[in-house]
Amino acid sequence: MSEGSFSKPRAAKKQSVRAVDDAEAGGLKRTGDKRERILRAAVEVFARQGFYKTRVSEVAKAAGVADGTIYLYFDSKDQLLLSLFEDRIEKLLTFLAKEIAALASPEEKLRRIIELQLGLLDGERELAEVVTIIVRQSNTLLREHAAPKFLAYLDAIASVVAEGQREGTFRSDVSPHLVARAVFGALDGIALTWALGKPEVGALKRSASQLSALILGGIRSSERTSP
Amino acid sequence: MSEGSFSKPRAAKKQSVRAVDDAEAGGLKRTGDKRERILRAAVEVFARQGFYKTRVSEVAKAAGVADGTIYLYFDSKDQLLLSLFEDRIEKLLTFLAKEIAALASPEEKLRRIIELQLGLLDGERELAEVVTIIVRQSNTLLREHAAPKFLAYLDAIASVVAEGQREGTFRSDVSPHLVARAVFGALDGIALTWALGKPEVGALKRSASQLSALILGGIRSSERTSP
Amino acid sequence: MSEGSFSKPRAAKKQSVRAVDDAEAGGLKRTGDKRERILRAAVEVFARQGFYKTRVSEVAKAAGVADGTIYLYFDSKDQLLLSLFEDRIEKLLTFLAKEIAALASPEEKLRRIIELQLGLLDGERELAEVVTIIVRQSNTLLREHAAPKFLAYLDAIASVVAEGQREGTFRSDVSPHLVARAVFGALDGIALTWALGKPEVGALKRSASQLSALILGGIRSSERTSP
Amino acid sequence: MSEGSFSKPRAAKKQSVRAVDDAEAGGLKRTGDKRERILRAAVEVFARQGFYKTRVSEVAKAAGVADGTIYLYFDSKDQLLLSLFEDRIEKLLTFLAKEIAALASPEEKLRRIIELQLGLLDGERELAEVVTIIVRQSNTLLREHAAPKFLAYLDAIASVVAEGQREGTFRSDVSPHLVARAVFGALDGIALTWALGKPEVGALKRSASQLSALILGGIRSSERTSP
DNA sequence: AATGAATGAGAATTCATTCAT
DNA sequence: TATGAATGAATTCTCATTCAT
Repeated sequence: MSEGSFSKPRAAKKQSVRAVDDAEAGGLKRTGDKRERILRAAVEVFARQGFYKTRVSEVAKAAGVADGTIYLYFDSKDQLLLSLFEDRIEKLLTFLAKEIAALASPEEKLRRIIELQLGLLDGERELAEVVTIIVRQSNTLLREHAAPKFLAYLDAIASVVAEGQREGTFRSDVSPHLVARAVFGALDGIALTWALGKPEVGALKRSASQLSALILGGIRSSERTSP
Repeated sequence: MSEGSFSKPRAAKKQSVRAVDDAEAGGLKRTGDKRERILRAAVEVFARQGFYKTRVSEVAKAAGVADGTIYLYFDSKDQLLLSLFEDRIEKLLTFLAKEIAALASPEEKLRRIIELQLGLLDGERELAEVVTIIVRQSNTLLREHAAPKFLAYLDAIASVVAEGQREGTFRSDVSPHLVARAVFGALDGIALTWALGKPEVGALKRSASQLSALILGGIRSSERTSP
Repeated sequence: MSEGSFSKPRAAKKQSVRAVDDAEAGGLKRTGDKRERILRAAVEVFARQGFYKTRVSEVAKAAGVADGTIYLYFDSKDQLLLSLFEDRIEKLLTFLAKEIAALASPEEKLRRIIELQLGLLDGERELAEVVTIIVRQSNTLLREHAAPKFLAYLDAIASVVAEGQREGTFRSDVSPHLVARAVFGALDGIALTWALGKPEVGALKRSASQLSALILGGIRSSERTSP
Repeated sequence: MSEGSFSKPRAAKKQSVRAVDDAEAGGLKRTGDKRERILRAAVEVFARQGFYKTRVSEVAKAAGVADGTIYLYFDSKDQLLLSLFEDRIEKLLTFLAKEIAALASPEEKLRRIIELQLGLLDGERELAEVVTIIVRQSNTLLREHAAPKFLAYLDAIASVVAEGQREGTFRSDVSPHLVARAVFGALDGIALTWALGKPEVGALKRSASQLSALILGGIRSSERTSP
């Protein structure tokens, strides 16, 4: 279920001039700007047209830079996608950790995760978009490069499930990882069909609460539901 | 979340030489063979390498035909993918209807759907593969061409949910379509991560039963679980 | 001004089964039929679409035979064009000779030639078409293969001019061959622009008489025009 | 007599990078160079091998650019031919207008047109070549795209004829447009046969004067020739 | 002889990537 | 750094020709 080997760049002689984000570095902050602008443009265009149907020049145009400029920040189109994914999922994980830490019960946490992945948390929609979108673009990328980070995200969900199981709130006859995958899949599926249809503003929010009920209903240990 | 516009076939000038399957016809069974052979090769190769990373010549080779032969049966590479999807999901729907009709309770039906989509029903793995694989290859395909068929599949699941709700077996505070989407997503997610790792034979089967428990647990109306 | 080397047939192993027309042979006369049918179809389709834009299969369809059948009568698409040209110009020359012989004055003869090439002589339009059309299709064909026959046609015209010059009817300060070429070109040009516009039935006929006047005016020796 | 439908450029998405000729601009004269270089190479190669027998890569090589570069300036091979025609015939018309304006009598003008089309005017041979060559390459081009420009050229000739008729120098019983077509055809025919044989330097010049005599003889009003 | 499905060489075109400015 | 014109490898698709039936 994957794309075999990634296309070899004709000559990877020139590593990204700035692989790391020296963005916050004081001074001009011009360059960090540009890398970010390109990434932002990339999410948007990849989301709309798909990775393969998107030309590098289209990303450049959307970012307001010259085609060649993209290669000053990323080694190849493939690397751009990969960087995009890594950069964003990193932030997603960080954000998730912070959000989750503040909450007491596993139920609350799971609910929050659902909201987060559905892009319902204010100002963080882009983070959500990337997971849902990018995962669909290149299985190889996922398999060969991004899987670890992706699995870390799943792990974060699984931890919450395991926590609930230890507490006795969640049923113990299901594998936390399985739940994590199923939850991710369900969320992804919702986002997908939502995207396939015409986006109704309220709909996604409504879906989120129903989905929470459904998932929590499914995972809640029965002792608790039948007092 | 889509790939812009799909290239329109130059107007089906050359309609598939043998669109119909006179396969079951006794005797030589020469005809229809080739179209089917190409489709089968295509699933396999697309699944392994992804649609975009697959060269038409690779499909041809896998099918044991000349490159040009593919164009006798399909108008373009895009059309090949589309035909693949339509052909298979059609069969999946037919098969699903038959399987489902034989079962009494909505619970049983949902369980069966889960097994079917996970490719656990004997000899029907290919049907399952296509949905899971193809849906990931081209969002445009999905959005612009295959969505109706795909939605028909979701509808089939939703109907079972609605039936359960009418019966009182399933909780009524969730939209059947939402459930259908979530179920599809969950199954798809399982299949994906299963595919991303190294396929353990028993694992998927085990996942299926846990997933059934989880989903049925989530959807079952609480009156029933708490007597 | 030509197309260099003609494309080599992948394997000319199989010479035309019936290169010669055994058409008139009594009996079934089936085969001669077919060759002729193909030739006729070819003129028509080449005329409409041009040699290069015409698929062999289109000629086959127009002729009501299978694609492969064409190769039983002609070695290649190029050969088909060549045969077409040779066959028709041969007939044109024969026809011309007969028509011309019956006429007394060079003037009359020239007039007849004009009518003939413009396709105005009853039932012989096709002969005319071929010269005008085919000459435009492939300069190489013309240069390397058909030129001799084409030149024979020009020669026929030149002879009439020379005859007029000997008689004193035509001016002697121009080369008969030059006249022949110019006359051919003028006729061809008329036919071309006529074809470029929307064919008005009467127009070509009217053109023919004006053209005769013009050409004869140009070539007539002045002693004769100024009494 | 034409090649069916010409393929439409995918919508000029990439307009010629440098459509305009800033060639005359002093300094490096780097720009504009390339488009012109490609056009020049194209005339030469198309003339030698014919449009259909010429590979885009051959034009590229002759122009000393990469294959892809051609597509920066022209949308397709067909468009290249079209641009070539339009560009050149435009110049031919301009040049013709200037030449003609300087001459007093219609006779002189016609003579000049003959010389021009035969490529006898110094340094303007290329202009002449294009008309003669290109017109033969693609009837469709002519019919569907270039006809208007081509007809403008014929109109220019026709005007001179009409002028002569008004003056009484030329006979009035022939349509100026017919004459224009015939003259064009005659010139074209001469050029063709001249090209078919082995180019003798003096021959074309000699032909031109004979042709002038012939044509002027044909068109001159008889009152004038017979005092 | 006739058929037409199959073949596969060949060609136009695209687009990621480079590099001179 | 930034640019974007130029590059040319790679890929889809076409169509003349073959050949098993």
